[in-house]
Amino acid sequence: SIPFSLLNLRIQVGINSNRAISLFVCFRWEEERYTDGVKWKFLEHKGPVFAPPYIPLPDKVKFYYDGKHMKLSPQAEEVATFFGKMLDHEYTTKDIFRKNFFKDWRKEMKPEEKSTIVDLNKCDFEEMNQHFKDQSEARKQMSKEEKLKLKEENEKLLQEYGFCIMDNHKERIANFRIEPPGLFRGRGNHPKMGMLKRRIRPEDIIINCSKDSKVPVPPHGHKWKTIRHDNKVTWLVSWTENIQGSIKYIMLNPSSRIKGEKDWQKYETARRLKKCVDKIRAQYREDWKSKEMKVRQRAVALYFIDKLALRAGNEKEEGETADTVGCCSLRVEHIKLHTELDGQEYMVEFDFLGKDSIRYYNKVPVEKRVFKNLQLFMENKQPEDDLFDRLNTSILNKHLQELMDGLTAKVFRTYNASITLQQQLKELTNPDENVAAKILSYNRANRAVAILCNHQRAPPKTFEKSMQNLQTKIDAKKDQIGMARRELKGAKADHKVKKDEKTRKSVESKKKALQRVEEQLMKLEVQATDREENKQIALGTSKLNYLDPRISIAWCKKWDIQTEKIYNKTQREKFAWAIDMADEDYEF
DNA sequence: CCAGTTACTTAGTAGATACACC
DNA sequence: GGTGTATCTACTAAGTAACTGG
Repeated sequence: SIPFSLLNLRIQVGINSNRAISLFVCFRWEEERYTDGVKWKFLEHKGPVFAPPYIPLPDKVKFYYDGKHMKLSPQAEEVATFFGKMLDHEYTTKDIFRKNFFKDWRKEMKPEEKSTIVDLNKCDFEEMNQHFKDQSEARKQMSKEEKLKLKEENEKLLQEYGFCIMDNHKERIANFRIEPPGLFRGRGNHPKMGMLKRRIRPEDIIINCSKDSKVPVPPHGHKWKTIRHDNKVTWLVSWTENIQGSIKYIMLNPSSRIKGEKDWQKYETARRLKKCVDKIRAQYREDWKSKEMKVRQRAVALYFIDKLALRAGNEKEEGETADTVGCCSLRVEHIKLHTELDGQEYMVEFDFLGKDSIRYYNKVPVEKRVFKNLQLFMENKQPEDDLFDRLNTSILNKHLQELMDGLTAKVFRTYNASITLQQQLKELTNPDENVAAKILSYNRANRAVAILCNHQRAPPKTFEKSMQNLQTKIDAKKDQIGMARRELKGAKADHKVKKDEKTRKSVESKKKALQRVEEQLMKLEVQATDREENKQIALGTSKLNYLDPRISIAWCKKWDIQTEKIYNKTQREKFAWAIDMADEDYEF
């Protein structure tokens, strides 16, 4: 096995033969795997970085209750600042947020404060809010030297705490800072929004590292909760968060061996699905006719997961989280059946909130048999009843496991996303077009996947304006082209008369100038199309989590496009394994 | 089969930074 | 050189899925 650092060195010194590199890299990525779930043999790190302690407000920043100034105790004041900071945010207008915040805030108050402050509506956080605005303004106005100093301090912290040693490799840690205290910002209609996320102390922290490593030292006067040496897990640090009682972890960066290998494995599983997906599809179609209700439900759910790339849909504890669903947890109220709609037969209209409370809305034609089954599943049910009442993710995944080793519901999403990218790239790439146009095609292929997976984003606040600006530029460019054309024409006429070297050269240069502006216009127009089509669609999520990077690398190699054009630095680091592995004939 | 626990991936967004343009 | 905008990064919430023990 070859240490990662050595591999880096070889690449940095610039060995250009692809073959040499991939031979080399095979060793790294196909380095011996541990058995029995062992993830590492040696792990050493410096532990987490804690949130900076609370700095009390200067005396001039006042809090008013019912119009009267009130000096808050430090604990109460800290929690108050969390709210004060957020005054401009929509959250602070929401009843649940306000209610949860107030309840938790009161818990931090001294008895006198508690007896005085009984109504949030009488609290005036305005000066706090202004104070923090001033602070952030001051930060922006800092001198170059001050900014540089801050940057250097940050870098020092990163160098000290941001890396660990795992089995001979120095690896980057993803999140070495402990989450600071604040108000919980759940997504969508979350019943716990506004609750106080408490400050994490060393006494809450579990450290995981190897026995023979230098164990991280807790801050002076403190102790860790526990120190573990569990090499069957990948995390370095964990603690239990107080809102949902779930565990939070510090883990490695996506560029690390441990994450890279797992990612690679994920796509290999999806490729194995590719080999047997036809059989599985035939099977679930057969199961639509099953005598057993459970089997039919399983088969229809799987059909949705496969066709629409829906998530599995685990059960959730009611009242603990926002009301969102996936495939197995769909309720009757989330679909409408139309025997005929938009001129098509057997249409299903989906409308539900999925992960992160992102709305999934889609009208899809389905097979008659699926339609009839859905009617059957919905019979005698209330809107709030489960559509698939005999099914859950555990049943579904057990079934899938029997169809293929390692198969679970989410593999379908990975498989369908990657295969779609590959198909779309084949279809959309025009060999005759230039690089900019090819990249537009790439983005369009990427977009097709994002649409399939329903990856949305809030349209940028400045979208309309930036679109307008781009249009202005396009118009200006068109004027320029007109001008360049006229100049070329003039030069040509001149040359016709004079027929000398000077005028010939002038024609040449005018030609080039015209070509240049025409290309610039092309680029701008492509950019405009791309941006318009991308308004509400987030490409990043699929690019990072669903698309086998080897497909993209192969595409780049095939069309002689630099990897940098489609992957930025972080993405190239994450996909280092693929960049090293894939050649232009790679097929998913 | 069920509920509870744990570990890990996937997700959108806020704020920082880089970049283009005047 | 300053400003507005696009892009990147960090952050952390919200999923999936395995496992455990009754």
